[in-house]
Amino acid sequence: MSARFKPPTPEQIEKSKAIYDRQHPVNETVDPRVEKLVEDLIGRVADKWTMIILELLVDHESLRFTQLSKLIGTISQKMLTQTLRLMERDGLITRTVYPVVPPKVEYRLTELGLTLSAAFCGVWVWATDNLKAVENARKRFDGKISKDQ
Amino acid sequence: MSARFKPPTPEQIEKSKAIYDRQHPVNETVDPRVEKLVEDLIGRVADKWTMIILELLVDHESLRFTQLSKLIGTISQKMLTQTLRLMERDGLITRTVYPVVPPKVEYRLTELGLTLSAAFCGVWVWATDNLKAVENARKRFDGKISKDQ
DNA sequence: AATCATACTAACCAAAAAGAGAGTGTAATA
DNA sequence: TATTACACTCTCTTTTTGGTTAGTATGATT
Repeated sequence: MSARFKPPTPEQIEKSKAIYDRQHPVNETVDPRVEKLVEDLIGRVADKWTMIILELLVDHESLRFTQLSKLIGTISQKMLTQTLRLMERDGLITRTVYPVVPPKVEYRLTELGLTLSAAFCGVWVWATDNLKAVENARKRFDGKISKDQ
Repeated sequence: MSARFKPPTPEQIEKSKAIYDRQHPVNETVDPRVEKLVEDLIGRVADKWTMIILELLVDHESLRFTQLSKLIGTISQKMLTQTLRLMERDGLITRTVYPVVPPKVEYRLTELGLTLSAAFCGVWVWATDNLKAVENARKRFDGKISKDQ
């Protein structure tokens, strides 16, 4: 009765083709290893604590375990060690142990860590620039939702 | 006996001062609201699925639910809807529903989404540039660890 | 002799996130 | 009449994550 049905043939076929093309890419020049690591790295690095520590080490050049702990304030020891270990493993920071009592361990950024924090600048800039825009979008969305119900 | 103990006064004081200064910042010009949202946004936006969807929509300009699902391959329906909703809420994508049977919903990037993906370029570039460096760092680290044990 | 400082590790537990699978509505099609 | 297509939602289970607490080593300090 109503004109609600849309015949499947015309653009569906287009879409199917498009999907097929994407699933059998020809001009995709990205090494999957690269893609995987990129995703992985971004996921890792975009972690809350990693970002904060990165920031702190950009500002301070060298910090000890408890200094970091106090500066961050809310992080648990477990998370701090864990994050530091992963950052060290990825080559973002160095960890130097001084054989003294009580123990002393210093963390500082590597070149890699420094360039990463620079690379993240774009996102920080975007976020600060578009703060209002995102807030507005959220308000609009939430308003619409509550009206819908 | 051994010279392992390091007197606490000289640089400890420096450090303490440094900590104090950081905890009572003077020249920190960042609005805490901004800071919070920036962290929040980065956390949200740096999410694995969000990034992938962003990428796909940069390439395709318009995709339907199942198209996205097939292109991504490994995402669950739940995660896909969830991520899409959040992206819509943040104003990164638009969602247009066509009142047909079977249902048809199209997702596309907004300006905001586009600029965000551009902002992320830096991180992608960094990740691709430093792929080898990170891999090597990991190998070195893992080697050291296993030797330690 | 007890305590402190530092930088952790290990064990345990709760909470949050993610995945799997079934179900929904409507109309066309086989 | 059963099945299919699409874009979901709901519920249940599993996995991951994060916090809490206790413990370790060692020499100096009280």
